[in-house]
Amino acid sequence: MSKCDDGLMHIGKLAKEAGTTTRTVRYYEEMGLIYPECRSSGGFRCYSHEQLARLRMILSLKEMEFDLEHIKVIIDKREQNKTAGELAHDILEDLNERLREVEEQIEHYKHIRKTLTQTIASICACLPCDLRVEERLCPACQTLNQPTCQSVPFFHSPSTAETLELKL
Amino acid sequence: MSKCDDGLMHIGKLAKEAGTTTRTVRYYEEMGLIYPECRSSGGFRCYSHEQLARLRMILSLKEMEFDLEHIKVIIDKREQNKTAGELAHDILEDLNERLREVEEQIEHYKHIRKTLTQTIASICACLPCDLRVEERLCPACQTLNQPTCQSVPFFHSPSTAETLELKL
DNA sequence: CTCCAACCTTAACGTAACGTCAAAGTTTTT
DNA sequence: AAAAACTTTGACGTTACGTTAAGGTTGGAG
Repeated sequence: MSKCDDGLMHIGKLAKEAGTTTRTVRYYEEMGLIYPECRSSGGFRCYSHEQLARLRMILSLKEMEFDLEHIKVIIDKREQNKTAGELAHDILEDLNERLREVEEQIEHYKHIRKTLTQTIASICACLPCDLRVEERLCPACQTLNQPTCQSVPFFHSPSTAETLELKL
Repeated sequence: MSKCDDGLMHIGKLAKEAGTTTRTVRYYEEMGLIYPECRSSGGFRCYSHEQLARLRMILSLKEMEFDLEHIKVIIDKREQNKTAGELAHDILEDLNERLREVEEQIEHYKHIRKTLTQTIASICACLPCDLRVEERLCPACQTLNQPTCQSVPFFHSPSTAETLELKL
C-alpha cells in the first residue's frame, strides 16, 4: 500500500481529472497557486479533492484569460475569510474589469478586420495589372483612378515611397 | 561631414520616421527582415528611403498581427519579380487567411464575454449572503433556488466539490 | 521476491517580440 | 576639445507552459 491511498491521487490523475497537464500543475506550484497535500515516501506529489477543486477554479479563471498573477490575487481573496457577500462584491470588481478588457479586445480585432477587408479590396484592384512589381505606377490603378499601389503600403515597390518628402 | 549624409539616416531617425523603436529595427535585422544600406566608418547603421519604405511595410503587416516569420514570407514574395497581378493574387491568400483568423479571434472573445457575463450574473446573486466562505451552502442561493456557489467553480469553498464522486 | 511498464522527480532549454539595462565607442554640438 | 546625444554589441527578463533528458518510484504480474 502506498502512502498515497486514502482519497489522494498523484499528479497525473489530478491533471487528467482537471483536463490539463502535469507540467501545468507543476508550473502552478512554482507560481504559488497550488500545492500538494503531501508527498509520498518516494517524493511523489499527492493531492486531495480540495486541491482538485482549487485547480479547477484556477482553470476556470484561466479560461476567462486572467493572467496567473491575477488569478493568484483572486484565489487568495477567498482565504481572507470574509462573508460570501463581501467576497462576491470583491470578485465582481475583477470580473467587471476583465469584461471591459475583453470588450476592448473585441473592438481591437474588429478594427483589424476592417483594415484587412479594406486592404483586400484595394489589392483586388491590382489583380489585372501586368506590370512588374518594380514599376512605380500601375495602370490598373490609374484606370481605376485610385492609387492602390501607393495606398497599400506593403504592396508594389518601395520605390513608390521615394516620392515622399523626407527631411534628413 | 559624416559618411552618412547623402539621403541616408541613422537608426534613430529611421525608427522615429516609421514610428517604432531602434530596438525593434535591430530585432528585425536579426530576423532577416531589413538591413541597413551600409555602415558608417564608425559602424553606425545607415538607411535609405527604400529601407524606410520597407520598414513601413513590415509595420503595416504587423498592425494586422501577422507574426514576423509570416511577414518575412510575404515580403519576400515581392522579391520574386512577378507582375503586380500575380503578386496581388498571391498576397490575397495570406490576407484572406488572416481575415479568417481574426474573425475567429472575435468569436473567441465573444465567447469569453458570454462566460464572464454569466458568471457575473451568478455571483451577483451571492451579494446578500452573510455566510462565511467556508460554508457549504449559501442560503441566498437556496432562496433563489439556484445553486450559485456550486455553479461558479471558483466561488465559495472548494469543499463544495467534496460532494463530487471521484474514483481513485 | 524480482522484474517491467508506467508513472514520477528535478533540471533546463525553447518559445515571440521586443524592453531594458550596461559598458563602451561615435557623432554632433557647443 | 569637451560635452551631449547618439550608437554599438551583449545579455537578461518577460508569459505559460512544451519538450526533452537522465534517473528514481510504484504497482501489478509472474
